Amino acid sequence: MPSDDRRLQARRKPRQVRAELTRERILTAAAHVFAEHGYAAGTTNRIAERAGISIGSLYQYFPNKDAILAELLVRHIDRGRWTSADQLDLSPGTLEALVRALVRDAIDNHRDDPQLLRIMIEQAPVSRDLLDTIDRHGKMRVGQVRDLLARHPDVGVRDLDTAAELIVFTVETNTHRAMADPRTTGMEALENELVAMVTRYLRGDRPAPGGQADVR
Amino acid sequence: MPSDDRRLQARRKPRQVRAELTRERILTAAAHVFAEHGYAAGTTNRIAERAGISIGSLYQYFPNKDAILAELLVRHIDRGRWTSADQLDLSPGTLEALVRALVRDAIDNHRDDPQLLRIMIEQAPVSRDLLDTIDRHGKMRVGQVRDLLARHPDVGVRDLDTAAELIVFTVETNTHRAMADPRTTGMEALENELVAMVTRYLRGDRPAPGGQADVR
DNA sequence: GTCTATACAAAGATAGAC
DNA sequence: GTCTATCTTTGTATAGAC
Repeated sequence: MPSDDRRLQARRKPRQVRAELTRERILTAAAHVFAEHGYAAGTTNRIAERAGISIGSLYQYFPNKDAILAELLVRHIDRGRWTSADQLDLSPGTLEALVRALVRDAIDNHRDDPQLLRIMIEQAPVSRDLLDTIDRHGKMRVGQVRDLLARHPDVGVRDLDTAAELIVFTVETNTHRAMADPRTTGMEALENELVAMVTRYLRGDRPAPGGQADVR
Repeated sequence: MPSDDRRLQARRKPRQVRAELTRERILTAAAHVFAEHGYAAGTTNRIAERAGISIGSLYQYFPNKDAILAELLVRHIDRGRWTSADQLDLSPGTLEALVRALVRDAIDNHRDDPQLLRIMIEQAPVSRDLLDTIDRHGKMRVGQVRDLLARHPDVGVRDLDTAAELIVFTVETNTHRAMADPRTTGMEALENELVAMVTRYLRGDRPAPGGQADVR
């Protein structure tokens, strides 16, 4: 018995950490495979292959394919909290600076899979529960922006709710498009135009506050 | 023989029209099924069921599932030619009027399936050929808008190419979002905000031309 | 022309050896 | 813990009766 214990001890692999590592590799592989092939064509076999393990091993870490996507989604949501939310709140700079921060934030958040996942939930069987979570998260972001707009003195639009939705969606989706487009060389051009569009929109019909009129 | 002919004549069903009608029903059903379930989960069985025919009959009208999507796509492209392209070109009204026409056009074109199809091609095995056609079509629309912008005196942005892409995509995608959102009651709010955003963007940093400065 | 029944293929998931 | 081999399910597509 004691000898048995010792053998077990000696042979024991670092279960927790190594298992966790394998889980990560599977998730990373899945993210890439889903991104490349879509959810349906992103088969578990392909995921296992890319992760460098067998299909059998994969199923030791996840009960089924949907669970992999679900995990991917919740992580994305958790990670997606606004890195700059507080920062933005505290810096009462120009309206343009605020907008630029929003755009930059969107670009940054798109580094490791943007709304690729948003597209995915349209074709994947996501649980009602998870869908609600995603929805809540989206609404939260819109709400944050709405509040930001409400507080800024230079904002001149009336319908803040519609404006916030419009802005969040437009910035996010345009960022995604540009990143997905192989022709895109740099993000500067888009960032500038996006900032310009949103800023001028938010200022309202009035010219720049305090600006000297450039009548021609 | 003559009697045979008469019987055939008497029994002859209106093949052309009826067959064409069935084809339409299949396509309509497919559009709805794809929209609801996505391409992968939008099975031929479901399509047949929704069309009110059997799976066997479906395959008498289309050689395979992909062909159904392909037909759907080409029709969308054909139908999608700008109804108002000439009209827009000929009416040198205000910039806002031009933008509003663009937005209205997008809304109208979204009645019977917008870029639901665009999303679909990301998960469906579309032929390279068809993909190119779609791409050409998109570029054409962007080019049209670019030219329209170039000609209008009130447009004050420098990077017309980026601006045209940004506008076309933003208008199209926001329209789609609003229509897909069950909370949406009417399209007026979005239309107005969209028009406001794009118009102010296009005017550039200058105040409205000839406008008296509203300095506060 | 339309149906039912079924062949065939592909992908998800499991069993059991090592 | 990981693998290979295999079962099961599901969806596309066809065959043949009516």
